[in-house]
Amino acid sequence: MVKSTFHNLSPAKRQRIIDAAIDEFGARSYGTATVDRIVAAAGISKGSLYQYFGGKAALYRWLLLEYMTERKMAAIESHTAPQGPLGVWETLEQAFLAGVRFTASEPKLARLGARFLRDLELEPELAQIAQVHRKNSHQWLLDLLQRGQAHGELRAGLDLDTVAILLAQALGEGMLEVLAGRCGVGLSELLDDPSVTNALGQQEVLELARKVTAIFRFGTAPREDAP
Amino acid sequence: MVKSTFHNLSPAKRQRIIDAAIDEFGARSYGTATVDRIVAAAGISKGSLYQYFGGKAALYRWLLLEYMTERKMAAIESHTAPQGPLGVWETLEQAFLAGVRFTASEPKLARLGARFLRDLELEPELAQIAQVHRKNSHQWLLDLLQRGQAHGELRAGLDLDTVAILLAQALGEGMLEVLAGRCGVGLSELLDDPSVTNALGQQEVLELARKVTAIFRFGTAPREDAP
Amino acid sequence: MVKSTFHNLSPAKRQRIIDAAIDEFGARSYGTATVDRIVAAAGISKGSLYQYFGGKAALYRWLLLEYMTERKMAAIESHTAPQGPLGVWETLEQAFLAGVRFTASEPKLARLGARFLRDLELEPELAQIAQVHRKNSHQWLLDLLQRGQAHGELRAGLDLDTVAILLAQALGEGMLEVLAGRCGVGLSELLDDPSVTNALGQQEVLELARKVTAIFRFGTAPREDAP
Amino acid sequence: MVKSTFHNLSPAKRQRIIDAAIDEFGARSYGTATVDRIVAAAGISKGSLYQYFGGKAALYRWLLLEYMTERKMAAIESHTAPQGPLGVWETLEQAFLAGVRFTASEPKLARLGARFLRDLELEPELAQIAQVHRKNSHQWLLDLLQRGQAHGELRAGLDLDTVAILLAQALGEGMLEVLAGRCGVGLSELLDDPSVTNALGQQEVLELARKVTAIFRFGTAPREDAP
DNA sequence: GATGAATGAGCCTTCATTCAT
DNA sequence: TATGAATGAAGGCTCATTCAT
Repeated sequence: MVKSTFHNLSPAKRQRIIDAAIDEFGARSYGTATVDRIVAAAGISKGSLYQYFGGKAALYRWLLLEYMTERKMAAIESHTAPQGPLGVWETLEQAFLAGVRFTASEPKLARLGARFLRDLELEPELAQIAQVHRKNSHQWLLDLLQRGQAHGELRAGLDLDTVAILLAQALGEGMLEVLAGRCGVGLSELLDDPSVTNALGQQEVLELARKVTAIFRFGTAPREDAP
Repeated sequence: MVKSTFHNLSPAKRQRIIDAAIDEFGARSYGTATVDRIVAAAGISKGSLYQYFGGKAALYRWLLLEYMTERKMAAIESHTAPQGPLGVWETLEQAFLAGVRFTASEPKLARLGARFLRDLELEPELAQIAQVHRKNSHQWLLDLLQRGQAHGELRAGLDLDTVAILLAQALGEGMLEVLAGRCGVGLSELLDDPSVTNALGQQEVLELARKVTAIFRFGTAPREDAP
Repeated sequence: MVKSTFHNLSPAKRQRIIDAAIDEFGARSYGTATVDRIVAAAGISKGSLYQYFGGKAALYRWLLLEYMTERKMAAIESHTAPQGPLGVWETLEQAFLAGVRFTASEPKLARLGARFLRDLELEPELAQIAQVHRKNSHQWLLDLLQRGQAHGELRAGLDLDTVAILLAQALGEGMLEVLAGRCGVGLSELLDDPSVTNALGQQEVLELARKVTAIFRFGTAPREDAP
Repeated sequence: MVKSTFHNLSPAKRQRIIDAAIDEFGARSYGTATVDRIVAAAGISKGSLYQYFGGKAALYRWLLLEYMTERKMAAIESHTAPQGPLGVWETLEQAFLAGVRFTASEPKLARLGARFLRDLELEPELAQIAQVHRKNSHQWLLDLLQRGQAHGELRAGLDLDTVAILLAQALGEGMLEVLAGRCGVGLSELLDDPSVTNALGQQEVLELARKVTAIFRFGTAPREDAP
């Protein structure tokens, strides 16, 4: 659905389109967003967009399923902590950290991602995509937690499905709100003025990530008194 | 904006309209939902809906700000919350429990409520309501946590704002997903066939609530090794 | 189209309906006026209005073709100047005077009347009525002017059709504006607060009428230098 | 509110739209006129009209505040108004003459203009424009008359406000009716078949203008017997 | 006779998509 | 390839009229 013409575009122009789409889909639900605003912000003609993408839905799909994934990976890998096999909590900490970094470096895209599943699920046109995506995320977390339980990092008897669900939420939109709170602004302000996130130092971000993981780590650790 | 004519309707008809609205607003974002579909599902004419409500926004507001609150209260009160002043965790457990009960008894409405703030925030027309609502919820949790910290139930040094944010999410949409997982179905199936939730016994629901609270309780409890 | 039920109403109720209709049709064009506002202002139910009149158009017709004519006649006759056959200018002065009196005593109705022909003409549904009414008015003036010309009150060679047209306008809406100007208020204020017209004394009104007639009298009088 | 797209249209198409709008707004009050009828008559799609104008109100405004003014100016200037400073009556005669010419060349537009203020006044959306326009017209006439009075062209003691009001009416819609009468047709016929007005020669039109001005000139001239 | 809920045609406006230039 | 005018299907809402109570 992404046409080859889009990839032939000059990087500058391609980026203008991507930015415009992120802004629009980030500020409005899929159904409320309009391609008119996107092309206006991107400074291209309406006809052109339809030469790059099959339509509104195709642009949305590409943005979230391909572009965002790619950027997220890039953000994560650019801060690789490559050493050997990590324990559950180190892995999760890295994931949280990557999430925070991604949020800090591309807050608009991150916010869009946070609304991703919900939007997909709500727009019948895009509903099926949501299921797969959600299932994959859940399964990844579940596997991690199960390995951790096997290694004794999590106490036995825990309902890992429940833990995975809560973790997914915290990793998703929760991270955004925490970050906004840490910067002393609301969610809206954070997205309108991403510069505030740059004020956070490397160290602060790490602490922030640990705050969130700590709660889950301690919350799921083996205990003598726990069920 | 809700007109008296709506309250004069026969209970059956009124409920048909409420159900239709919950289904539509639950299945689509506010901007994408249409009153055409609502009236079609309710089996009334378009003109009639406008005799009951001032418009689409008024219906949405009433559904969430009045009807849902009322139903939530009813769901909570129908399960007596008895004795004296509770500790932080008992209070939260009650709140979670109430949330689960409400979710179990009216899953569609609960899901709509979980999307409430996000929708409000996205629709400029309804934006201001969101701020107040979100602030109130956050403050209630924050006060509770602060009292708990003062009593030694939570360890010192915790960033209570962060904890409150994570709790709010778990109390909100997280609850829905956990419930769906517990019933062994997906979110969509849960909403399409609410009867499955009735299979859950009183005891099971209590356990479910404890599972969720336990993670946060242990995760925030005083520890010798914690920062 | 006026149903007998309307005449059986108590005078008070009947008048409430009439006043409400005058207000609404006076403040808005026929197409923009709504029966909802009329029944609300009259304090009756919508169904009732349809038991008194065939519909919106029937009410409008009755109000203008029957009620207003009747009231105008009443206003004129209540100030009868009954003596013998009058000259053109005395007759016109009486007519102007009657117009001013009617305007002063029932400004809203007068304003409605001023919009009458235009509205009728503009609403296809009512168009045919306009022609007849306009023709009758024009003919009455024309006859008067012709008699005057025969008696030497108007100079020969005048295009009486043209004079009649200008006079009709002055008698109509022009009178309203002059009256408003005389009271030191705008047209809108005059209609919103009819009490201001009561400040005008009998003598002042007469002078006002003469001001208007004088221009036409002198303007059409025989002249040695006129064509 | 007029978009540039409208000016880029082919003259023929643009004119079709203008004609359709003049017909519709000329045949119905602003509130009763519909854009559906306009686009149908113009042979364009509904969406297209909204690419040319911001909406119904914008089209109406443009038509009356810009297009009509421009056409009026063109009609006036195409008949050179030559030499030095004119007296009151020469000025008014020119104004009347210009009015007649405009009416003769574009009767539908002229008729629409005659209804202009009234419509504006009735539609709250457009109300404020009316006040200014009306005030300006009145003031222009008043200044002219005051200068004339100072030069002895009008008798002292005249209420110039009243005269200005009557003149404004004659210049406005009165002109239309006089013209129709002169052509031996009704107002409706004149609008349905504008070709009849072309039968009037230059000389006839001048005479027509003089007929109207004459009444006011003689009607307001200094007199020994006048008050 | 009085009421007011119910109806549905019709209004203005928006927007994704197409297509001729 | 780029453009932007053209389209028409909805969407939210209004309102004259009907009709069961």
